[in-house]
Amino acid sequence: MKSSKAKITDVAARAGVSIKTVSRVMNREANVRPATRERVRQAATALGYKPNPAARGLAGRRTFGIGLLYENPHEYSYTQRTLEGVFASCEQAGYTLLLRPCKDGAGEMSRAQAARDFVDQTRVDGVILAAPLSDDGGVLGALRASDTPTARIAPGAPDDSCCSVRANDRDGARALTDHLLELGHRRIAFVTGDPRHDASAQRLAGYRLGLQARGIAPDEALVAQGMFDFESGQRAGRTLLTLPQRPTAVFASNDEMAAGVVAAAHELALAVPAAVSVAGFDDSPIASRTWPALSTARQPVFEMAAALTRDLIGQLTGEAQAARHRVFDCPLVLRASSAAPAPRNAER
Amino acid sequence: MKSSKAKITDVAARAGVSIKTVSRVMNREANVRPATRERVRQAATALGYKPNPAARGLAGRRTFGIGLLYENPHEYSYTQRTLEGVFASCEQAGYTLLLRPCKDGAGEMSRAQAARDFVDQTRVDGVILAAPLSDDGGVLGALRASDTPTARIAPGAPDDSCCSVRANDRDGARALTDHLLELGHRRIAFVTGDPRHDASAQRLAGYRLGLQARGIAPDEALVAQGMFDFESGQRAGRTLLTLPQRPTAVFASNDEMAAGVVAAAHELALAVPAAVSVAGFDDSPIASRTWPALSTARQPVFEMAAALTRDLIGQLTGEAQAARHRVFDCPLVLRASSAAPAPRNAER
DNA sequence: TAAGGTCTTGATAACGCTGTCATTTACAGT
DNA sequence: ACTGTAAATGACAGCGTTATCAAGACCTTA
Repeated sequence: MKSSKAKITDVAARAGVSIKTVSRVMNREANVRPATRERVRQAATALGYKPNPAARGLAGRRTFGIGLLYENPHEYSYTQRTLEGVFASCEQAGYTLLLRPCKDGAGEMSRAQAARDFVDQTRVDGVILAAPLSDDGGVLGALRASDTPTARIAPGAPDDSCCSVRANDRDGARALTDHLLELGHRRIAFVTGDPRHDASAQRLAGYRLGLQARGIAPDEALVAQGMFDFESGQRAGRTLLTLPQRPTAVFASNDEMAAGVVAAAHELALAVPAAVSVAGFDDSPIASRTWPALSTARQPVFEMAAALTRDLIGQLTGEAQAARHRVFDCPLVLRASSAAPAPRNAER
Repeated sequence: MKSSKAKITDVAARAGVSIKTVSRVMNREANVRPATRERVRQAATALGYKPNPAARGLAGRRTFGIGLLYENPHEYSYTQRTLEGVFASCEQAGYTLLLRPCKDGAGEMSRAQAARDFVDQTRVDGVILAAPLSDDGGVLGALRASDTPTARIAPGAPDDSCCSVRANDRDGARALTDHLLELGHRRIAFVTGDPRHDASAQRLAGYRLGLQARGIAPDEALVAQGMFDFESGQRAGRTLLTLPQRPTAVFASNDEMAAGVVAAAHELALAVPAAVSVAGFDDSPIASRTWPALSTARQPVFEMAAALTRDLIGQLTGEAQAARHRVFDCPLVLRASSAAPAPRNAER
């Protein structure tokens, strides 16, 4: 038997007040005498009362639901950690987390449609968009049209109608490039990420800045296109490591691709880091599972997602006025995949 | 402006019927004349009508929500793929997916409490329990107490009140063991998984069965305890590979640990598979990212989760009568990490 | 003591849908 | 055409909250 749930009238009766007062207490509204508040609270506890979310949603026009929209990921851990961060903040604020993965094969039309369907179907109070959805015009438009408060992860152009959070990709990439330069590398290749992610451009910019600061002329042959996934990293690695003038280091713009580069090096019997150094980005789980483990820049995904969610909820409850844009630093995590270039490589 | 959503009365007016008839059409109930049904459907489409889930939940006592409860995973991809499978079936049936990660540090009390809070707060129509929650007495009890239909992933003892799905872990492990035996290995070590997962015991049993079938005496020194995560696999690998009588093959009960074993082999300068073969289980992404890539048994996680969710929804809607228990086979995926033992090892 | 606030509280009407049950319509059988 | 049964439809009462607005309680201040 479904334990007959207590309802607001039961609590009201037990506390000797009207249901409206119970409602006020449950919603932490002002202007309830402390003694009354306490009495209601005790009655609620004694009865194990939990407000019915459906009734709340119907009467109050808010569902206490937050939706997370993401594309099927190149890398599972990123999504999963994001999700944990979002969940943590939702739980703390009493919100429920609803999920909407979008197949990434689909076109912009269908992504926008998915967003529309999602908000229509769930009536969530707010939506969080993971990259690259956070830069998807169709999705953004659909959400704006339905007047759904939105928060964006790693958007290209933060706009003041949405909260956003991002990593300082440029500086992180710059620091990693500097690290390789300081080790003595001069021919440093780069593997770019999925161009739909703004982070890709930022990381490339950081790499270029680092080289430029040392007066090293950019060599476009050393920049290979990747898509943030292992296979594309492996392919790029094969290309770069069989170049006539082989680079002494490869900096891939995420760990997944860096793992691909390491695999390519293994295929070509090039020892890492003796023959070639490799660096990644994110500090995702795979970074510590390759052999050798990857030097990388840690992206605090959980914290970013949690902070963004707090900001969004703040906006929902009217506590926050303006949209907030946070930027998180990416500290270096140096492991075994990077070392000084071998003399014979340096001599060439 | 929030586009003033159409409601059931609008559709009813436009179609020239009562709201009850609209309700019937939207819920695919019987006894509506085809012509009427069509008229209502067109009116609904024209108005872009989507039933308000809160109102539906309030009046009909069903939320069309399915909850997924899981512990923080050893391996992100498993959770993520599960989630995708669950989502796929939910979407198809018009259900919404709600998430509830449970911190795994917490005790049984708090897991049960989390389950209770979750169903109280969300009033989902049904809950899916990922392993090892699917064997957690407290959680199961809480769900039963609240009379919430439940479905279990990889439970130890399937019970006829809940649908369940599982991989044929024993046979998969047996097949992998046979594979190693056929290559000529005789000293095959095993790394067990988290004992809270029933799959751990099953895989161990499969391994033992394989050895036994060849008349190989079990050697308990060759069985190391792991916890399904990389570090425990690496630790077990170090132990096993420094044994006086080193095994020629190590079978870890999941890929994550197998990757740890590979890392341990690298540390000890033991070539894989020349000096030692390694096998994993699951065919998770990491299996194809280690060097060399792992021989493993593919667990069709997405399909399992999707099928289980369909079964649960079938039960919810009363289409299915009895709880269904599905078992999925795990086909071998042979890659480079396993090969015949080197003669010098065989001679010893 | 009365007036004029401010703080507390409650009565009651929504919110948009489904369930119940009565009513109307359709159609078969005589 | 007439009755009986089954199919189709509708009227209306909730479902458990929040919102609105009015009323009561309690202070201050003059």
